[in-house]
Amino acid sequence: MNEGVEWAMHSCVNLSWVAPERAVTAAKLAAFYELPTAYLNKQLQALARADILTSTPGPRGGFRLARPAERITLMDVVTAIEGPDEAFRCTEIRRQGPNADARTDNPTPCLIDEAMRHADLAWRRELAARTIADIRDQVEARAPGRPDQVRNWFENARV
Amino acid sequence: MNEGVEWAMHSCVNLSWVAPERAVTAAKLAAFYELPTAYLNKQLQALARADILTSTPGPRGGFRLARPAERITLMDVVTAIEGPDEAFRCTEIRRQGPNADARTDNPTPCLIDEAMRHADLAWRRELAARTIADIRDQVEARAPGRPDQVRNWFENARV
DNA sequence: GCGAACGTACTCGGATAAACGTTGTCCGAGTCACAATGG
DNA sequence: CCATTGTGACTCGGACAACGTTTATCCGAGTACGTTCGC
Repeated sequence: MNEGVEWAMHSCVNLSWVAPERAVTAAKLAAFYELPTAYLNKQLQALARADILTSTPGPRGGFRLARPAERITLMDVVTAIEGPDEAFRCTEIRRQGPNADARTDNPTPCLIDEAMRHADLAWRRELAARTIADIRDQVEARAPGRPDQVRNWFENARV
Repeated sequence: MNEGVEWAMHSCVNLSWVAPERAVTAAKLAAFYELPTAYLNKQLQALARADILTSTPGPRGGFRLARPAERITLMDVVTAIEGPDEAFRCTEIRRQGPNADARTDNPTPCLIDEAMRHADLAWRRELAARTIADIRDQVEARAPGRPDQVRNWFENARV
C-alpha cells in the first residue's frame, strides 16, 4: 500500500485542529513530520481532487478540510490516494486454456473473485466506519494539549 | 496485490480434484490456463515452502496438496504468496519533526495504525473463514462434470 | 530367469534479467496581498 | 484620507527522472524410472 496514505491521514488529523478559514501550506504540513515537501504536495493534490481538501493558491493560500472531520472517513482517504480499484483483480483465467468454460456468456461469477471481493468489502466497511474526527477525539483524550500545540506551530512556524 | 495469488488459488482448486497420490507438474498446471510455466512454478514453490503443497522431483513428480482442501484457507494461500506483512505499514512519522511526541518510550500506539490494523484483521478473518474445499464444492454444485474433466485432462494431456 | 547397477530423461529449485509502478523532484501558471500612486 | 492600480512574491499544479518491486526467464541439482549387464 502506498506510503502516502499514512501521510495523508496524519495531515488530515492535523488540519482538523486549525481554524476552518486558515489554510496551511504543503511546506508546513511536510515540515511537521519532516516529509519530502514536493511529494506530500502530490498526495494533498489527490485529496483535493477527491474533494476531501480544498486548495487555494497565492499568498495566505494552502490546504484546508473541505468538510467537517466527522464526514471524512478513512476509506475516503485511502480511495483518494490509492484509487478506487480493489486490491485483488480477477483476470478471468478460467476463460483461457483448453478446458475453458465453453459458454463465453457464462453468467456464473468467478467464485474466487467473489470470495476476495467479500473480504475486500469487510475491509472497506471497517475503514468507512472510522472518521478523521474519531482519530482526532481519541488523540485529544490522551493528550489534551495537542490541538493548541499543533495550531500554534502551524500559525508561527517559519518554514 | 500480486497476480500470482489468483493463479495459486485456481491451481489449488484444480489439485483438489486429482487423486491424492498423483502429482501434477507445473507445466500442466500452467498449460491448463495458458500461464507462463516458469513463473507459475515460482508461485508453486512459495506454496510448497508454506506447506500448502508438497513437491516431488524427478519423473512422475510434480505438486500435490499437502493436506485436505478443507484445511487450506484462502488466507493461507495469500500469506504464502504475498508474505505475512500487512498492506499498511506504519512508519511512525509522529516521532519525527519538531512537534514529535517527546517521550520516545511513549506506550500509546499510533491510532491510525490501530484503525488500519483493525480493518486488515477483518479482511484476514474473512479470508481465513473460506477454504479451498468451499470453492471446490460450490464449483461442483454448479458444474457436476467439472471434477472428472479436470482429472482426465491432467491425466492425459500431452504438454 | 533374476537381481543389481547404470544411464537417462524428467522434475523442481534458486539464481538471473526486463518491465512496470511507486517514489521523488522540478519548474511554470495562476492568484492574492501589499504598496505605491493619484484624486 | 481613500480608492485604484500595478507589482511582486507566494501558492498550487502537472510534467519530468530514479529507484524498487513485481513479472518473467533460464539453467543446474536431484530423483525415480527403464534398461542393460552380470550371475
